[in-house]
Amino acid sequence: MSSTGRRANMREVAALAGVSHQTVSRVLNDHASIRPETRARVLRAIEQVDYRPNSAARALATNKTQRIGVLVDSAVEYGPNSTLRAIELAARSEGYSVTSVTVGEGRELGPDVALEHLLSQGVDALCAIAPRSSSLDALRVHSPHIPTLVVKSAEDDEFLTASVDQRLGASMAVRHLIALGHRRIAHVSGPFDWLDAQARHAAWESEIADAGLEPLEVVVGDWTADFAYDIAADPRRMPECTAVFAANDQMALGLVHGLTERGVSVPDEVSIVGFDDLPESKHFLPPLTTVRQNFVALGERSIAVLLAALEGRQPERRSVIRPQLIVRASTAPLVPAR
Amino acid sequence: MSSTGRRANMREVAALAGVSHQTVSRVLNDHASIRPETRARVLRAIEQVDYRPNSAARALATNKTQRIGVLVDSAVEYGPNSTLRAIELAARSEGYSVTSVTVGEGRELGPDVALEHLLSQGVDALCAIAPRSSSLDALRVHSPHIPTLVVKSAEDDEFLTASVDQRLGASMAVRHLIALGHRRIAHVSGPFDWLDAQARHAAWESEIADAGLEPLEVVVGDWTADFAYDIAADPRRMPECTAVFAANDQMALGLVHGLTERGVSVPDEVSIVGFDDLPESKHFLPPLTTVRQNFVALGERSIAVLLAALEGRQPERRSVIRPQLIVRASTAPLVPAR
DNA sequence: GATCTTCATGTTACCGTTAACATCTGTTCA
DNA sequence: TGAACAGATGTTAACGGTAACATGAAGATC
Repeated sequence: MSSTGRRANMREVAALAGVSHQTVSRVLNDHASIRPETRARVLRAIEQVDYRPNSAARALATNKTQRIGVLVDSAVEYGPNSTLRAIELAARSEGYSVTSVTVGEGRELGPDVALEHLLSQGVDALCAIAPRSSSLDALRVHSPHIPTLVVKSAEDDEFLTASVDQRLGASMAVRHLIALGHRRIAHVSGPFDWLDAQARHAAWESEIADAGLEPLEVVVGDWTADFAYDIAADPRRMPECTAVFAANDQMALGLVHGLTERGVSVPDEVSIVGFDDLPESKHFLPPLTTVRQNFVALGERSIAVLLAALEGRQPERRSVIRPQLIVRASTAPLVPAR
Repeated sequence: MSSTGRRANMREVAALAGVSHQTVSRVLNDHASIRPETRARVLRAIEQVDYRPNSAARALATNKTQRIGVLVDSAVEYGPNSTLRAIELAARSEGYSVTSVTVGEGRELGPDVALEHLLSQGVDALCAIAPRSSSLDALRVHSPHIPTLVVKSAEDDEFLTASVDQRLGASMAVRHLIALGHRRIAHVSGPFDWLDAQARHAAWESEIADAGLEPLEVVVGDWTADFAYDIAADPRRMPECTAVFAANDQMALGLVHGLTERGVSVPDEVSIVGFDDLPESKHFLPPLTTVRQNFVALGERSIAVLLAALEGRQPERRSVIRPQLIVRASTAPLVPAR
């Protein structure tokens, strides 16, 4: 411990070890050609004064912050949040840290302010999770000259992308319902300014068309169980159907609640599929059939891609992960009407 | 735009505005005694070259990073995650950014490594959310000489604290069950190394004692619905009771699922109270009686306290927020046995 | 044995800010 | 009228690292 209140810096360590500060720097950065004995002496000195490199100074000298900025739309939702955690974990294991900014539900702060905040903090790379179009627009306008990855399925010629294949996931859900014999399959989507909502809706639409089924009108929700509950509880607002593909598990839950309340049985009269596979979905009554996304893999992939870009290697421009259909008890074969 | 690929720095702005770089710095930091005309000229130059201050250089010079490090145990859970989001939001509106590290479920990385990561990143203050004792221990051992706030109810003479009153919340839940006439009230707790689990358990225990009821054996869970489901589905593992206070909503959900599956009706035969009030809990079947925590207020309070400490004002050492009991349909008056 | 490498290390400059002190120009007041 | 002072700005030196180049000693090569 140094007697002064301040933390020790590299020069003090060097003095203690009887070398130049540059030698200390070399030890710290694993440069070749350091005598083992010197290295040991330096390490001992570092230990002695409890030295810790100053990241600001290093950032200033190298022009690298070892920090990744993440822009999240609405991180309270399970999916975005899990992705963020996974990214944070993967980043840390690569020596990067993560600063995240959530662009709010309310009118708190728009995506451009949020982005500005990240950029002014200084980050080496950017990542946008679960983006709404507005976030994407903000990115395009500011067009930061650092590696930028957007978590979305559709290809993009401006940004790197990584994602769980949203269209495939939605297709799996809808095909499952079709295979059970359903012909009137409704969709409760998320708000269309969410890219994921767009993708899931598009997949539903095209699967219905491919199967030659009647396209029902889409119900555009807001991701919340509350909304879906209101819809389901009111026969006039609910499309006449025997199956519903809900764009997330929360809305699926709300549907079940609303339907059950007015005496419509799930899955006997209406089958419901969700999307996300919340840890709780397995214990809903009935346990929910849904689409599981591997967020951990997504996070690792995202970081791998960004790192490749940062290190000047050729990054995979588009990285897609397969989702998985989890069949539980909220879906059942269509029983011929009355 | 500058013609070189590099970002403009303060000296280039100064040259363009025909002043010294120090004057630019003064404009940026709102120093007094700058002629309005000079300020305008500087601002114009800043605009022209799209100048953005380098935060690393500033951090180096001021020894302040404007960054708060947050250590989270298991941020996938709704509570910790909501708290983190709220803190991030509050911090940003005060000009701070947040770097968070989640210390994992698995053996990924222990709290000391996580803490080390944060400290070596350089943060002005620390905050620990939903801590397990191990995280607290790590904090005590490293004892960082920066303002540190722990989100927990119990007072602490080493760290600042802020929290939703866990004991009060749990008491409200248990008293609600007592008021409904229940006398055999079980508790499914979280793992005891979680401070919140300890607090909720202690409150249950003392309410039971105060009411002169028989203390049933506590079931120690792991916060997951899966665990609670297994307990509830097996009559031999489930304490004989007419009401259960579950330490979080997920476990409450699992209980309902397990009980329902073996033909025990909630709330007719067994009442269940949870803790957290997930957005979904309202739509569980039956809608869940639970305790709501105001995470937004918690986040704001935490940041306010840390800021006070950072600015040398006297921070409130312990800050407590009242929880709220939300009564729904998973609890009902005890009907006299057979 | 002189020269050329290579290894191990030291010296100096620079990254882009802010802090501390210096300077210069008017005003105010005795 | 000149000293004291305040207002507006400039100059120089940190902050704590890394990069680039310099240096001296030991071994290799002819």
